[in-house]
Amino acid sequence: MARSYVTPGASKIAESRVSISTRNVHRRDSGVRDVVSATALQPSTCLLPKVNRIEHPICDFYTSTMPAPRVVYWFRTDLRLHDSPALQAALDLKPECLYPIWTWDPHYVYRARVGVNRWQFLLDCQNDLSKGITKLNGKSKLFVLREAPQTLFPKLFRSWRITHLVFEKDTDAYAKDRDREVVKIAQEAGVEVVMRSGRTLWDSDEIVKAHGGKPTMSITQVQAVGAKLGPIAKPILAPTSLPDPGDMKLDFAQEQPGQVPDVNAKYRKDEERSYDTGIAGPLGNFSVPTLEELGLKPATTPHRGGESIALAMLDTIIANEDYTATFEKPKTAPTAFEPQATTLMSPYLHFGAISVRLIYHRVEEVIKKYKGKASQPPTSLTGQLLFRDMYFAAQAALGYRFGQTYNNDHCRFVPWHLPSKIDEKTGLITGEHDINDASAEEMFVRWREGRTGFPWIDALMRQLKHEGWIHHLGRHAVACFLTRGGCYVSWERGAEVFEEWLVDHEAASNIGNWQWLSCTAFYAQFYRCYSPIAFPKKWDQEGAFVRRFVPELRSLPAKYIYEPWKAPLQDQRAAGVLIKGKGDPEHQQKEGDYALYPKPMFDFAERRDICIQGLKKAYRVGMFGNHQKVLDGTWREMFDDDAEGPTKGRKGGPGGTTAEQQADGLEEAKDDAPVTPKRGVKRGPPSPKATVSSKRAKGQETIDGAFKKMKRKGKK
DNA sequence: CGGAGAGTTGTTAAC
DNA sequence: AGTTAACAACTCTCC
Repeated sequence: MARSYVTPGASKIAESRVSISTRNVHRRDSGVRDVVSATALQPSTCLLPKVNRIEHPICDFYTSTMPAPRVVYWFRTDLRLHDSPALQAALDLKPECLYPIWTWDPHYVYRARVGVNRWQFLLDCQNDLSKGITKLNGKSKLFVLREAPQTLFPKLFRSWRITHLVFEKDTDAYAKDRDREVVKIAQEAGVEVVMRSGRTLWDSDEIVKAHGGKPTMSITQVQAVGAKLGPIAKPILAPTSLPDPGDMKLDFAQEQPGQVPDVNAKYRKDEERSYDTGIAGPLGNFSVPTLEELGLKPATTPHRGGESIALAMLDTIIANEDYTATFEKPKTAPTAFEPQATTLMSPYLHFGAISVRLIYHRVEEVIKKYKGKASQPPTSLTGQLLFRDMYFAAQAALGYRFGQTYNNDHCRFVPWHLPSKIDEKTGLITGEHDINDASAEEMFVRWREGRTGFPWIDALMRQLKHEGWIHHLGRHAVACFLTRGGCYVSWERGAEVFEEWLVDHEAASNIGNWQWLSCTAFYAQFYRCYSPIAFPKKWDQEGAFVRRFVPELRSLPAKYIYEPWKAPLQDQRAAGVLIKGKGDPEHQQKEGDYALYPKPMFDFAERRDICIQGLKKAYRVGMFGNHQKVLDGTWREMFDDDAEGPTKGRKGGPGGTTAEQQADGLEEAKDDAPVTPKRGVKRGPPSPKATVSSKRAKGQETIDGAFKKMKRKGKK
């Protein structure tokens, strides 16, 4: 439930302020919030119940002698002015002054994986928001303060004589930790914190609470819990005016962060100067930083951020009523580009440049006109938003554990290649991985760089790297290929690459979808495996998408476009390309006049069979990330040597990592020598006899059976 | 016209 | 929001 944090030392004041917050909560929960202007609700008419004043006459004393609120509105994941419950709450305080600020958090600059395209999108959103603020008040804008909130706020509160800190609730694991710390700092400074949920359809914490404290693992669970919580709040109009900011003296020193480690160093061409020019930046005016200030290379994405672009895009989508009302995700082409087949609202949602509830209600209005002819969740547009809430609530319930297999009771344990290293003190993944198999590492790198030799996969990965966005089903294809449908590499590796490159990277959705595609959570039908040949053929017979993103293959006849290695040499020559090598960028990319495109890095059918056998085994073993054997490294006992992945021997490291070479390594080798083929030796497809058991893992049979029965029923 | 054979569509089961 | 093979049932083409 939305609530405000109050200063313990100011209980009388706190009481009156609690009622401010409670009033807002009632207004929201009763579903009659509707559109409220910034000044519509006057404190004198509806704020404090009369009884409060009679019983606590001292309140009047305090409220009349208290300085008028001086409010910091802290923008984070809500770079917009429309439909912001938190901004509304700030304005409801009727502040004397309002400082719209962004804190330039070194965690984001140096520690989180943020590629240059997402930087660009963020700066676009900030610039657009800043302009929007200035339109409402010529003296105001988005003031970017170059320091971590944890160290900045104590100084800022004092210097700017702040009484309130207001922000939208963030449910990401790191953000929760940061905000807990900031709330404590505010309490110590006597600053009241007002936090409002606004990022999702429903408050994710309330979803979790109403779901018995458990993560939501299916769309029907979200719908059931959502029904309990009541209707999705109607959007609030953007304010028509904003208070002035107060004085902004900086009579304190800036604390500069350490720049090491800088996980984004590879994107910088120059020195990173975010913090060198002081808290107010190079011009001393709290400007939105530039890519140059960050020392970053230019962005390559064609997608541009900002609330105004987002609202215009939404208008265009809604104007196409057929598209809006009959949208079915599985029927949108992942091969479509210019324009793409889906809405591309996701990056704007990520930065809060558009409100998810605005999209929801505008789509619902169109759907009403279509009566029975509109599409339904989960495939409809609103269904996509429900999935988003599902992942947010799952993350809210599990915290950091959601983002990893280790110690995650909702993530199935599979002995993937390249597992995450674990910090055994914190129980969290370190961001590094264990290269337990050189050939798996090579597969991973070739996948990441778009040179697997499968044009469909390579085209998608190149689009991802260059443009920062690919279609949802394209993400399915590359994610399945890296994990359970090809490379048998940990989903955590893929999630890291998406985190770095996607302009719409949303931790909750990214993690959730990687678990979905790797069949470790949310989804279990691992034999439903995307073919890098058959799947794109269904959508794009001519291969226009591949020709666009893999120009080496531009002139290849359509019949070879998804499997160029089958093209006779003379056809290859006629198309100006030779299919050979590994596409290693270290080596020449041309041979004479011919472009080079790599041979496929494996036989897909063979790898698919190996992966399915591996998943079958993992499902039969049935361990989750919190299993004692996963935690203590004895998980290997459960996997025989037929299983794909680092399963040799009896002992491993925690969470699927390779055990350090210790004395018992010798013993292991002895035990397994007679039956174990050498690691790295290419294996053929397993013979049916070699299969441990052909019995299908329980769950799967029933899920698929039930699905088919449902489908039949639906047809009748 | 009838029938062989090729080609298409739809269903199912299995991975 | 998977792929494939097998098979039945059907259409189409040709002689």
